[in-house]
Parts: sequence; C-alpha cells; structure tokens
Amino acid sequence: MGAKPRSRPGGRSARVQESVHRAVRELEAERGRAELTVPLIAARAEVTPSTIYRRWGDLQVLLSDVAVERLRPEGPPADHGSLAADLETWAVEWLEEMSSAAGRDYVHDAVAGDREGGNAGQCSAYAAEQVAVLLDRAAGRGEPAPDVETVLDHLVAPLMYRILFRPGLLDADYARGLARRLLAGGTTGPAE
Amino acid sequence: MGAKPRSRPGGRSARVQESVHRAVRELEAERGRAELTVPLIAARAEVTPSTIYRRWGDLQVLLSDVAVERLRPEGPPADHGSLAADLETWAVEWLEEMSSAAGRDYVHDAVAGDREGGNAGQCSAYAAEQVAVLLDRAAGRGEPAPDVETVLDHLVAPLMYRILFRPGLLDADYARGLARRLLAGGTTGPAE
DNA sequence: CCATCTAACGCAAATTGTTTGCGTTAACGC
DNA sequence: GCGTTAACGCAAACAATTTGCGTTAGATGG
Repeated sequence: MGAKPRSRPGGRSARVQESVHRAVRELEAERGRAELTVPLIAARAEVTPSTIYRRWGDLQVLLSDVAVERLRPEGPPADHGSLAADLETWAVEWLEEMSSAAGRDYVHDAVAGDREGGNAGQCSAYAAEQVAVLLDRAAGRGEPAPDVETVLDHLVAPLMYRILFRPGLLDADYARGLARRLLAGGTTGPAE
Repeated sequence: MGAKPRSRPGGRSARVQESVHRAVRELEAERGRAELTVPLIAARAEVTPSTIYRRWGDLQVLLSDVAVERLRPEGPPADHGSLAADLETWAVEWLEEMSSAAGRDYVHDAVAGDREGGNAGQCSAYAAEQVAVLLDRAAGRGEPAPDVETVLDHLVAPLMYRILFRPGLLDADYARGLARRLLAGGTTGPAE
C-alpha cells in the first residue's frame, strides 16, 4: 500500500499528445488561430473532444502548452568572441523572435492559458538557460560578467514588458542599448 | 456624406456597462472566478447574454476590462520628502498590490483577454502616470531624477516580469533594491 | 511470458454556452 | 419634436462542453 503509480506518460498518451499538438500547429497554419476549436482539433488529431477536455481542461491551456513548445530555443546562442557582442546579438535576435506577430501570439497564449505560471516559468527558464551559456562563456574567457538574475531583470524583463504592455516601442537599437548599458553599468556582481 | 457618428457612449449603454461590470465584481466575490460564465453574469446584470457577447465578444475580454478598472490607482502616490523614499515606497506598495493573489489574477486577466494590447497598455500607462508624479516632484525639489522610461524599464518591468513569469521570487526587499540601484546607478538621463 | 490492475481513451447522451435573425427601444443630431 | 440608427431583448438554431459508462492498452508483479 505504498505510493502508487499516479501517471502513465508512456506509449499511447505520448502519441495522443503528439498528435493533438501537431493538429494545433497544422490547423493554425491552415485556418488561423481564430478558427481553432477543440472539436476541430480533435477531429484532425483523430481523437475525441472529451480526450482533449479531460487532459487539458480547455482550449487555452492546450494552446499555452503548444506555444511554450514553439518558444523553446533551437540551439545554443552563437559565439561572437566577446560578452558584449554575444549579449547584444542574442538580445536583438531574441527580441526579433518574440516581438514578431507570431512570437507575440505565442507569448500571449503561453501566459494566457496558464493560471499557475508553470508554462510562463518555462519560458523564463529558456531565456535564463541561454543567458547562462553566454555568461559561462565569458567567465571562461576571463571577462567580468553580471549575474543571470541581473540580465533577466535589466535586459529580458524590459523587453518582455514592452512586448506585453507597450507594443510599438521596440526595435533592435533599444535591445542593443539595454545590453550595452547593462555591461557598462558596472553591475557585474549579484544584486546585493 | 461626411464622417458619421459611429458610437453611442451615453445613457443606456453606460448603464448596461456599469451593471455588467458590477455583476462581474459581485459574482467573483460570491462564487469565485472559476464559476463565472456569461449567462450567469447576464442574469445578475439583468441583461441578455447576447448583449454581452455583442459588446465584449467573450468572457475573457469582459474580464480583462473589469480587471483593468480594478488596477487603476486610487490616488497620487504619497510624498516622503525625497525621491529615494518616494520611489522605494511606491515600488514596495505597487508590488504588494500586484503580486497579491488578487492582483496577480487581475494582471493575468488584463493581458489574457486583450490580444491587441489596449488594456495592457492602460496598465502600463497607470504606472507611468504614478512614476511621473514622483519624478516631477523630485524635479521641483531640484533633485536629479531619471526618465520615466528608465524607471519603467528597470523598476516596473523587472517586477512585472517576475509576477508573470517567475512567481515566488518576489518580496519588498527586492523591490527596494531595484529602486535603490536605479537611483545610485547614475542613470539619471535619457537612454542614450 | 502471462495475469492483473487501472489511467487514459472512445462513444453518445445530456447539458450548457454561443450565435444569429428580427423586432423594439432609446440616444443622438437636426 | 422628428427621424435615424446603435444598442438592446427575445427566442430559435447552432456549437461547444460535460458526464456516465464501457473499452483499451501501459504498467506492474508473479
């Protein structure tokens, strides 16, 4: 009577999830997100609607899961020889991806269908992971480098804040400026 | 054949909006937000569901409108005699409000039901307005003061980012530290 | 390898939410 | 006032969601 198996992630469940996620991606591309409904997705995925409702609860939660998957970085950020170049380039590219029409939709979906914050947390973790690579690389070169926390606070956060709360105030120069001031500011250590 | 009147904000429309918004607030308090449905709200507001659907589109948009209303600041921020004290106190209090269980729900609703960004923009405008008061006051005293933009980027944005993307990493000391470093950092002018 | 257990699924009926057409009301401009 | 029409009420048509129950197929232990 010990702890009993409470989940069953293997085989069929995994196939259903994959099939449903793929159906969402395909239908979004074909019909646009305004047309997406649970019954429509279920039909494409060859699954009954009740399966989707039981696993995800509702459409928003499903879209949130799919969005987070699409926001996962493809690979490690490029190496440009110095932290300044690495961070500026990464910031500009990250912003481009996130502030595009598609990127903004994914970010929006990711937070909208996620009351507990797990998916949003995953998005932040992706960014933190990429930043950590840049900072470790700088440390390997002997360059002084700020905290991951500091970069999230003063580079990622301002960019994301504008994406969500102040659309239309974003360009590559702004991202570069944030990166540059972050490194120039002498904020090279932990917060306090 | 000139520009024709395309809206009718007066009298009845205003009464319906007020009644519906109040119904949302009451029912949320009584039954909790998970129980909220358009038909339920319509019944309480003594309005037909189709009225709500035609005006707001769906429940999320309505909840977004109500949430933004609740996030409106009550009055001007308190005066503590110096920019440092004003900004630190304002940051701590703003964070307290926004990171509480209710505050987080309102922020979440505000952005979730708002694909165009108008309501989210209003939230940011509220913060900008409050910050501007503090900075004007500082200027009146002859104190050096940063930009509103700088405060949004390096104080409001990091706080909001953690509220949405990294729940559980927030306290008053963190807010105070951001405010303090912002003023100490010498970032007293515009971005570039 | 086979037997057993049960989480996850399929199906279909019941429920509930959403859309829509059409007639009515009342805010706005003249 | 008087006409115009945006916004609303009503109810029928439509679509989505929930739910009970039987079935399937991973997982577990012998």
